[in-house]
Amino acid sequence: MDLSIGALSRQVAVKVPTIRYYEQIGLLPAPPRTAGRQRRYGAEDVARLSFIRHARDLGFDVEAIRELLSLTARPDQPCEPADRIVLRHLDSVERRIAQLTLLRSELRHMLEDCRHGPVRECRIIQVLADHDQCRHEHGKVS
Amino acid sequence: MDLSIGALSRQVAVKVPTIRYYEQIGLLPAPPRTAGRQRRYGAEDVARLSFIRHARDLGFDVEAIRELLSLTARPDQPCEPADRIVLRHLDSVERRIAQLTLLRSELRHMLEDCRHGPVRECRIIQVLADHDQCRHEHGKVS
DNA sequence: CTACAATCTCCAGCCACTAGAGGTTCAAGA
DNA sequence: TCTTGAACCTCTAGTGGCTGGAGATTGTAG
Repeated sequence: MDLSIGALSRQVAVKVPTIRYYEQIGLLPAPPRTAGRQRRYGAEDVARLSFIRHARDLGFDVEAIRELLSLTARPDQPCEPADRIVLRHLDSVERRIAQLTLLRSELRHMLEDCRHGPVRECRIIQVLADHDQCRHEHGKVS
Repeated sequence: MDLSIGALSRQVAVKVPTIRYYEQIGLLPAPPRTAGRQRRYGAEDVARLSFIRHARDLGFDVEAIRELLSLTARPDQPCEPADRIVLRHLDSVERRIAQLTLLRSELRHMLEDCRHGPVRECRIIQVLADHDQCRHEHGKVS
């Protein structure tokens, strides 16, 4: 176990610049270097980076991952904080799904209403120009 | 009709810096100015900015809005391009909903499995540390 | 020993804003 | 007419989470 950054990248499926970025923001510790200043990683780095990648895949932001990682360093403490972090994230995912579901129905209605004539008669354009014609209100989607 | 940027902002519910930003990126035309170089807007600007805001609320990106706006300038042309833009957006919304729905179920399972003991035994942490323990595969969520 | 792939650092760009500094102008009230 | 202060101006930098490129250096296989 003495991986170059490229080998680590292939092993964990995280791009090389992303690994350097994680080091820069303090998610990954700065590894030892060769005489020529190239990074060399060990098994712990593989585990930590995998953890980070899985958490990112699940949509956790860097701050949440930082907190989750700090929990793994204290295995005797209760895991409620982890619970809270996941719950918070689940909440935001659910809110996002609700928004997007509303959005989807608006978009579908727009497509249904479209008469496929000239732009002048296009309901899509009309709805955008005068929002009150649309069926539902909804918040910003970001 | 001769609105200051602040009046336009209140009328359309778009923040002042955002209006200037839209001008900068060419979504809004540069309006006439007073002798003291302050912007003054007319009814056309209200309509155009409303259009932009509604489209943004529906999650269209700036490029799509640019295309939609250019269609409104040619009311005799067919509206198929608008159709295509909406369809493309609907597609991406649906893909996003599918991703997030998968994600939601993963997060729910994580919470169900949590034993509320010490971190050492926490399934949440374990799943993150060793992703193969999780029930489903899923793509990146962004 | 020579290629050349991989690595290094540093900087810029992505999206769609948002915030702040530091200065100027407008409009209402005295 | 003058004063005040809210609103406006430009310019720059920051957000999150990377991603890509330039130009220089290092590691390694043949």
